[in-house]
Amino acid sequence: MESRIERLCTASGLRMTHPRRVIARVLSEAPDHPDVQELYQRTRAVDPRISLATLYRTVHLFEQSGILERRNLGSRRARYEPSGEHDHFHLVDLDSDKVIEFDEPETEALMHRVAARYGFDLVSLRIELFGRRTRHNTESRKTPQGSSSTPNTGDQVR
Amino acid sequence: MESRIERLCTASGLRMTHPRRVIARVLSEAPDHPDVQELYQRTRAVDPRISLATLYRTVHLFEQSGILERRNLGSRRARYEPSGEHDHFHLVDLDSDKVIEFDEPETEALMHRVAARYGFDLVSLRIELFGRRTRHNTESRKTPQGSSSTPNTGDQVR
DNA sequence: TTAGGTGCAAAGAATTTGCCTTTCA
DNA sequence: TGAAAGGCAAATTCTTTGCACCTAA
Repeated sequence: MESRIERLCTASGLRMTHPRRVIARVLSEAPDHPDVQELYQRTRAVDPRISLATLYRTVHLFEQSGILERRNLGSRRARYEPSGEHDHFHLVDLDSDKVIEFDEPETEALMHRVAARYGFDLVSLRIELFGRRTRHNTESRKTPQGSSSTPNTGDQVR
Repeated sequence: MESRIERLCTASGLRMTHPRRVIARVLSEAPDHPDVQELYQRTRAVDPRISLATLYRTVHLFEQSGILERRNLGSRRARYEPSGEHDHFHLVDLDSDKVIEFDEPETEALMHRVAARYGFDLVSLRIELFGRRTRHNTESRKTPQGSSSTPNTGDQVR
């Protein structure tokens, strides 16, 4: 069955090879912001013949076709996510590397005005917050508290 | 004569060697957001015996001492700037890589509230705008228009 | 005098590329 | 079938590190 990203690929007129289909599927199923190594593990799990070079090439291709977006989010490696239906920003948990996405349409509009003030047309903007879960007096909390025990590459919250 | 950054170094109790003094001076005089290669050229111009390894080590040291801040600003290489007297954000001219700094204290406060909403204490935040100079009907403009002809590493506007 | 810093060259990590083989349309 | 894509390994780019020699305090 065709994955969401695979549909975007064919819509963009990309030649759909086997590796691209696998990568598209892995990306479609990713709930997080994986880096290339992480994607490599996941594609290998599906088909170990797919090489790292192909992964890099494909991810670039998808990026240039506007299907994927590259993020840095504080780490050295680039991380990827499907291009937004809507714009959003990122809040990174420094203890677990998990990423929470959030909207701020007003802020976005404001940033367009800031750019305009300096004589610029805004092409893109990044807002990245880095923080740690509040350790408060009591145990009460607003957001469900993830088991922030394993500081690793992936993230889940969305 | 002692540079501003050199004073910060001694204030932090760092051992002031010759290479560190030169690097501190180069950083003090930088009006832009240079990357390590750029800093290397500038220190070599002062004293060609200073090695790239020392530059990396020094820049790390300064960063950990809170004297410098590392930025990415869209490029692969890390770029550095003296730690802020005040917080600010960056607007990058995509055609020239020049960087304009701007304040948005209200936005910053808002981002603290956003983080709090998710149960986080905000440690740091980045707001980076990427844009191009507005090409308008007439020639009138608000900001002085830099000769955005040479797309290179450095930037100047502040 | 000696702990800490430096230079040099080699090692690492992340990513890109050359080249020959394979595959999709 | 032919142009585009993939695999593999080597090359690049940016950054870090081991080690023997130097230098600031």
